Amino acid sequence: MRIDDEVSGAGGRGAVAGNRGGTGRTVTSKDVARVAGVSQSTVSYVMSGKRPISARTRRIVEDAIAQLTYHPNAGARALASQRTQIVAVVMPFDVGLGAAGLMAFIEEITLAARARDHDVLIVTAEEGVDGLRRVAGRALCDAVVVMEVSTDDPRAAIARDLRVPTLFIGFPDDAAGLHCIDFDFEDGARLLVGELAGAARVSALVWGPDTVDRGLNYVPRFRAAAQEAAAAAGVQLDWVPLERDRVEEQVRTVLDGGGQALLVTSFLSRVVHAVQEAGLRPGTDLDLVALATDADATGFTVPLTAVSTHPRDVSRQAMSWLFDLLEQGAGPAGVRRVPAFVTRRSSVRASPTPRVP
Amino acid sequence: MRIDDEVSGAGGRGAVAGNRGGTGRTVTSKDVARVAGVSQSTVSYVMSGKRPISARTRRIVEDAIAQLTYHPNAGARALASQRTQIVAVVMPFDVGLGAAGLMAFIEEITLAARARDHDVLIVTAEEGVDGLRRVAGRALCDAVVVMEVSTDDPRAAIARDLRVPTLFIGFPDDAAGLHCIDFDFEDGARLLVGELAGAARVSALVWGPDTVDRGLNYVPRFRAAAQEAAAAAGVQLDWVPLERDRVEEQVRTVLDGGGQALLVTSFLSRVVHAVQEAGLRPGTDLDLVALATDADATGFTVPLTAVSTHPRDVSRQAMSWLFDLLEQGAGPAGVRRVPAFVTRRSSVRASPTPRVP
DNA sequence: TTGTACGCGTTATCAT
DNA sequence: ATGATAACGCGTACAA
Repeated sequence: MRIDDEVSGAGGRGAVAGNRGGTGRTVTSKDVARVAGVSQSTVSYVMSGKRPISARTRRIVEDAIAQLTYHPNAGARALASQRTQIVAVVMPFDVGLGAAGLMAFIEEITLAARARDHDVLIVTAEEGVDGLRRVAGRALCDAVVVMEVSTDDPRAAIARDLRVPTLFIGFPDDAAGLHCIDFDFEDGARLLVGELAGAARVSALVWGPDTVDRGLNYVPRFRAAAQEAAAAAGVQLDWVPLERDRVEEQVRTVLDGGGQALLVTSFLSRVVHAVQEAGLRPGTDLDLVALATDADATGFTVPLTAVSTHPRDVSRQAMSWLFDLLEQGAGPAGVRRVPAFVTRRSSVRASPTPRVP
Repeated sequence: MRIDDEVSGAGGRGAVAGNRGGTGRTVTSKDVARVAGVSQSTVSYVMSGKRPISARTRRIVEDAIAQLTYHPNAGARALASQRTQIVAVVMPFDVGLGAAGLMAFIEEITLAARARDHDVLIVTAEEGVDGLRRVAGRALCDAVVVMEVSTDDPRAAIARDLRVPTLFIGFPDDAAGLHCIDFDFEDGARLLVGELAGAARVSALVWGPDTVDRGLNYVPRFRAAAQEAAAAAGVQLDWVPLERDRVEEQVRTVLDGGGQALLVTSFLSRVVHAVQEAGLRPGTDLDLVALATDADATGFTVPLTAVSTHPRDVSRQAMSWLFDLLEQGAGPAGVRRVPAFVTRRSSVRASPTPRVP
């Protein structure tokens, strides 16, 4: 029933178990207190630093903690403190496409969370609104990040009533009262069109029905901005949604139609290959710019001028905001955009006309 | 201080909050009990079903639960029951390469977990052994899944002393006392070599230093089995570790050397393209088999005969085993292999010699 | 600077 | 079939 009052073996060694639950009782702060010869609350205060502790006491307690390899019990802590130290992340619906970018996202989120002693809980998009209600209702987490928000996302509505701060990656139509952040697709569109502003006509090879049907908010956002920028620059913009099974065919059609300036947001590698198959070389025979990660943009024989979506930047900023909310209490709601940048590589021939301010 | 004893508004409606923590106290089982006019413990038993409840009482309680949109508090539940209903998953080190397969893995794991009312917590590989100690020590989870195990994985050693069942995806050198599961790379190797058994010489274009240096256990496993199978079939096996920056060059060298039978495990798309660039067509001019997901194997103009790693199968089996451990107490340790299958497509010319039993 | 004591919301063991 | 009530392990107001 009791743990040795004295030092028992070398700290942390001595466990003999075999992969079982229940090897020699779990160590509690009370055990630490006993070994250290202080009260349980002192142990607690040593760990939290929420009260001044004499250097001597602190040392004794910390030694005891090390000796017993004490770890605070997450459940008990959550119950007492009303803090789980957990951030829930709601996944996108259709992974598989952007798996690489998504993993970067998750990595970054986990990193940011761990940096502040938080853990990350995965919630599938399939759980929908119930998922949100569940993790919030059960007090499984202190905050939620929702990825891949659609224009009419039902999760937006209920987020307003959640007991935990919720951060959306992407902008639903009605973002009032919500905290939303996303890559600045509008600015990205403007920049890309700007790179091709020398052309009379630009073909935008973009997200097809697959994406559009999911109501992903950035498609219309990107489109509107692109159209506007094209109009302002006096270039004609052809909007060509790429269909999974017809990409090569569509590219050929555009090329046959005399397409000299391509703006690509989807199926990049297939588009580039199709262009090359047609005997054309970006940067030599035509201009091609893309919305793509740096890795993707540089993965071809011709490095592409591109606006990168920098998934890591978005997640970093998202987490930074989230922890602000967590620490300072939910600040004012609003929409935040992560700036876009072009990297000029060699897939555009003419140096573009200077950007209009 | 108290919640309405009577029905208050339409169940679940009426919250007015704005994204804040603290909107109208959290609902507890005590509240449910009061509204239902029963004792708190009855509410608990209604939820757990661990004691017979009269139909009448059950209805009343369930109504109250619905009305108040009650959710049990995870922390309190974990504290009292010693069960967190959470499975921790330790990520691979270097994502980015197999991001797609990895996401499939995670999806499947999450699905399986949710099917049994568990959640999934992400742990980065970078946390190493401390990560394991932390999630187990803090009682953050009931079980752990460790992905991408290396031959001399330090996490294997400490897993034996963990208070929670731990499942390894992959086989460390010393698997004694551990629960390990993985795709049957040995059998996969045998099958692939078997498909090429007609050839006098087979070039194995395989994992390069990137992978080998990480001590991934399946590389030597695959190699040994492939060598053995080749020897038995009387074919010479050239082992060619692909280097990230020299893949195309290496493929050309092999082809120039008269390579007529290729066994590919890495950089598949680059290898296939290099072959095609050389004017050769798999299934017509040479034989090519691969270790690849079905999606990858069918992503080329010539569908490839391949052994699929079926990440989803592995994770499903892993989770099934894990929950067995969780429910029936840690069963006997051991190593489990998920069977390999070839899918014959059109990248091999001759129908292969029948497989030796 | 430190100790005492209560409460967090459940589960589960006694009773009845 | 149901109701009290004692843990569960920690945080923190209140005392000293």
